[in-house]
Amino acid sequence: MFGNRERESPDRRVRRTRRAIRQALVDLILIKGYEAVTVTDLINRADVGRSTFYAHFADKEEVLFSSLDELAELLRLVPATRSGTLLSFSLPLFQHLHEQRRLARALLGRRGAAVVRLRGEQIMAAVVRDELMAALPSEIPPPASLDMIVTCVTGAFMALMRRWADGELVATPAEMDAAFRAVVIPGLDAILTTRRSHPM
Amino acid sequence: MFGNRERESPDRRVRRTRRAIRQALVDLILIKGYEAVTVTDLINRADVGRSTFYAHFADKEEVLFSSLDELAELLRLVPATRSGTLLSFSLPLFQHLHEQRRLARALLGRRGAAVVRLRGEQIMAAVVRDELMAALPSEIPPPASLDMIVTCVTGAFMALMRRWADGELVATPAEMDAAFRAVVIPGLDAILTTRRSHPM
DNA sequence: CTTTTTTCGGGACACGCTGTTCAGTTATGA
DNA sequence: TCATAACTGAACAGCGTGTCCCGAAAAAAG
Repeated sequence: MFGNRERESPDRRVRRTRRAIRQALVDLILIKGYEAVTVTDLINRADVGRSTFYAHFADKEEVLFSSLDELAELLRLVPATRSGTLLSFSLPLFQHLHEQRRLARALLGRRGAAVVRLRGEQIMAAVVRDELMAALPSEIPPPASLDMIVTCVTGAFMALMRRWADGELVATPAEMDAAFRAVVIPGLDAILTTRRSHPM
Repeated sequence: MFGNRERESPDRRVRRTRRAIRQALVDLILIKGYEAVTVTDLINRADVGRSTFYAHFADKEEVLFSSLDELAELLRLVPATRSGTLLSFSLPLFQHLHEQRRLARALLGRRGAAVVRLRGEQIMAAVVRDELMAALPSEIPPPASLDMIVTCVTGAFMALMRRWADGELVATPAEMDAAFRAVVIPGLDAILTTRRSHPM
């Protein structure tokens, strides 16, 4: 009916419909949580016909992924700061999420879908891994525990984001960033500079 | 029909039935993931009548919580080592999960239920928080960022457990513990000994 | 402005899962 | 042995899903 990439759909009706459905999902997630949202809920709130919904999305998960692209676009705006500082994405990311709280909470918060957090974790893990590899002096082989270290860092950051998005943690982006760095940076520094003193 | 505490049920049929259903849930989670498991699946695999199921559990989530008690029992076996070492629960917990891999994977792994991980995170957060408070010199007031620090530590540990349970990380309990400590202990030490040099 | 194409609306449908009920059968503990 | 409690199996209404169809409305093309 239309290609996978419907960016700038020629038809205004299509854009209107898709936007309404995506917005309805975000609203409903914040109201009752992702799991509890039904397709019937979506078409009622978006005020579109049932057949119209299925003309655009296969199921509610596809709406989720569609909304996810919005977030991904935000992340693409985060400058790929290679300023020598470890985990430099932290502060800008917190700032961006702060500006888009509503969306961030719906997608990353407790009431959001587990699959979103899982995907976010994977993306972030790749970034962290690359940073650590780059920061590692080349004469030192990457430790066998690299995956574990990356998991620790990613897990800590994701947990911070989730609780912050949910309002369980009240802090400014700068404070979030400071706490995150205070916990993980000393450990990472030690790991990156140690010459295999402790076998991992 | 019977009280909440059916420990040591007098009737063998009750124990048999409940055990079969709980086991069926664990099996099915490992096969198709928690979300995809239906009550119909459970009664087929456990080979019990539909009405029998609902005589024991309100829904599949209640079966999950019932199985959760098994895990909680395991955790209660983890010695509350107050040996002065920070986060001393780490190694024994990894060891216990290693011995009960199958159950741990079903409950903590990616295919498990998000609510289980959430609950585990809360329990662990309370433990970590207490440890940090105890380790904090009394003349130093708890930092405002204590919640964030606890979240980091807990998030890191939970992420390690999940990926390990899923087989995405291959390591011995000792190696898991070492990686975890290598990342978070230096940061915690610095935070616990610093006299408010950086305002948090 | 007309014609053609595309999308939308809303009802109807089969399907699968849920949770309840009930009458009849089987196992258990005393 | 016997009263009691648990189990079986089937039926049932309710709800959500995903599909189909056709007439109406909007957009694009001519």
